[in-house]
Amino acid sequence: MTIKELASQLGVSTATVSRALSQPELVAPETRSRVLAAAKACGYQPDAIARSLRTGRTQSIGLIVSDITNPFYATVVRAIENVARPRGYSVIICNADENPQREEEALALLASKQVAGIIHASTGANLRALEALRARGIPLVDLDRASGLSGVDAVLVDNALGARLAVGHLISLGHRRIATIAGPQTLTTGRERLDGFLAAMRSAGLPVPPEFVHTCDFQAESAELAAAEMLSLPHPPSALFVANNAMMAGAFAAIRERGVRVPEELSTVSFDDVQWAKYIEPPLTVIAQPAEIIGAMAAELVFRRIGGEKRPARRVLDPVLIVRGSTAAPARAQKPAPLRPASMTNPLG
Amino acid sequence: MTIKELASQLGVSTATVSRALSQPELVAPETRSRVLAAAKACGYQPDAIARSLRTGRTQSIGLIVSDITNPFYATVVRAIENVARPRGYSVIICNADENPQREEEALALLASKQVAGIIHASTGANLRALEALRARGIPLVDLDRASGLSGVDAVLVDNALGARLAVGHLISLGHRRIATIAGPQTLTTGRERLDGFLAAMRSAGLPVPPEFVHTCDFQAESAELAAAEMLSLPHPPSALFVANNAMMAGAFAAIRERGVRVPEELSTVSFDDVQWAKYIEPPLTVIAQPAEIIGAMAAELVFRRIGGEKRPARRVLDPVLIVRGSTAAPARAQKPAPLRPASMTNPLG
DNA sequence: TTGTAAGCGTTATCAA
DNA sequence: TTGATAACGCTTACAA
Repeated sequence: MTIKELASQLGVSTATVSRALSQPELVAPETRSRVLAAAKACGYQPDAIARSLRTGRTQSIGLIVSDITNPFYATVVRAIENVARPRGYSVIICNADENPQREEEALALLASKQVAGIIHASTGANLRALEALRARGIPLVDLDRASGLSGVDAVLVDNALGARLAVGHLISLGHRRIATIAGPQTLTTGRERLDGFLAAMRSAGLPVPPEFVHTCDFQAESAELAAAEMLSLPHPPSALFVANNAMMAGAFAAIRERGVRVPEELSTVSFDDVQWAKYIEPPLTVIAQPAEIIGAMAAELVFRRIGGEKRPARRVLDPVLIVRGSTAAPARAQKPAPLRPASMTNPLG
Repeated sequence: MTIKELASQLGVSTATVSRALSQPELVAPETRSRVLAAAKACGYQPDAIARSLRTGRTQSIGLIVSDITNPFYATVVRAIENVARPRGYSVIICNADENPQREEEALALLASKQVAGIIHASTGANLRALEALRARGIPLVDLDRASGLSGVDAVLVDNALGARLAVGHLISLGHRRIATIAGPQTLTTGRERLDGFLAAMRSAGLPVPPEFVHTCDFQAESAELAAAEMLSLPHPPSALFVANNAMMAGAFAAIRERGVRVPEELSTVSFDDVQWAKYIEPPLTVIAQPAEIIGAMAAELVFRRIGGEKRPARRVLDPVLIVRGSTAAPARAQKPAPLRPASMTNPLG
């Protein structure tokens, strides 16, 4: 059923039908109701493709995340869709898998689909492609990670704060030998969480030997290896800060495998709260990110831009520490890790 | 940059450019390479909207799941996108939230977007809307749940087998007082898992008193209540079969809350394996569904249809039992639940 | 091998 | 208040 068929069936022009549906106030009440009734009767729905071609606007937004299987992104996606749908927008989803090439393909795909806006968790690459999209006037929102494009909308998390909260908590429990499993240093999240960790350690006057820092890829496997290595150190850490949930799962596998008791022998704090975190034994102490709010805000921002707003907006949200059972005071009073003593600005007891 | 601009810039017709891009063999090698070079140089990408309007085909498929936050569906979505993207298709995702009205809206949205096919986990309602889509020639694939439409493609799981595996495992351990937290009886998955449970119990000659069957909504909260109620029964069950992962999380909360020891006082088997299941204390014994394969197959089926295949296909996959730590023999030899003895066809010791 | 031109289903402009 | 019509960007008969 096309608008033409409907129009001729009613004995009016297509223009009238179109108006009755999109600008009802411009058409006589009687005609209007006739048209609407007929449209409903035969289940007429305007072809969004044809409409988009004509208006130059499309009711879709694109969404690129690294991996929808990660509960953090799943929650974000859900929140975005919850905002988009009531506005009549659909969301096209792409997994980039932390792969710059897949990300570039996704960007191209979305551009060719003429999406009204793009929300993306950037790999940090593809700056040129992003610039091109912006030049075409497609609103862009950085989600969770800064793309590096300046003057772009962004919804981010204060990752350094998260790292500080984690380290602060561990130090307050008496830990001095604290290690970290960090994320990829190509991603702002990976960098900021590691930098935050190092800064917090430094400002507490605690040394961080190189073997206490493993840079992994935000996936479980590499983290499992890293954890295994650290646990078999002659002087292993008494506490571990893990930069995301997937890596925590991997680290946990290594911990279980070696029979290390948590928190008696090792305390852990990790980024991301997941549904099961509280049922793990021990329940995980985590740095929780407000995933739902992040998604909703990103969607709001993209629609603000679609609505014509010119000024970029940047939201930085605070993560929170949720203390559960995976952290406790170390078994014995601790000496710091053996490293040539750095300048200790604020040695804690 | 439109095809017109590109064409005039090259001094050829739009037809030539179009052909050079989509049917290169129809254009002279020299012209072809000139066109391709120019297209690349100015980053020309055909407008998918205009192309779709003209060809009547769109390179999008729609996907309706109940909740992308559920790891099972997240995995499915990912697998589908992995099949779709290499074929140049994008996927539009909709959460229906088990809400028939949201599902209907999603169906309408996808129809108006002229998607080339729809994969959906049906709520079981909206049969008329589905019929209408089919009448329009839009391929439909039932995912995980049968929609009730006959002759439609489907990728399902043998839920009754899953229930049988669960109950069989529990019975073989010596349990006789087995309860279940079931899913919504409007969904085929909810029904089949419950029916399978009841059938398995019946054929083992074990009675199932009504207070041992709670029908919930596949979400954590309701299951938490149900579990709490069952655990405070004067004669509580010694084993529990839970029909999905979200409800298992809820049940676990109730179990922890009341300090019930698993598996000493209560064994549990639940549907769906999730990444964290093995790190829970105790590690969860589960019925695992091949989520990745389900997604990939559903995508294959929809593309088969898009490719012109007329005959419907129906795939039913087998779930498997993964035994971990949440199941063990009951503490004491058991009497069956107190119920007027039904006809015991096959009483087990 | 290439060009001309129609047409996909809408909406928006202009005239009636 | 309504209708006729052009135009959105592309593909594809058909003609040259």
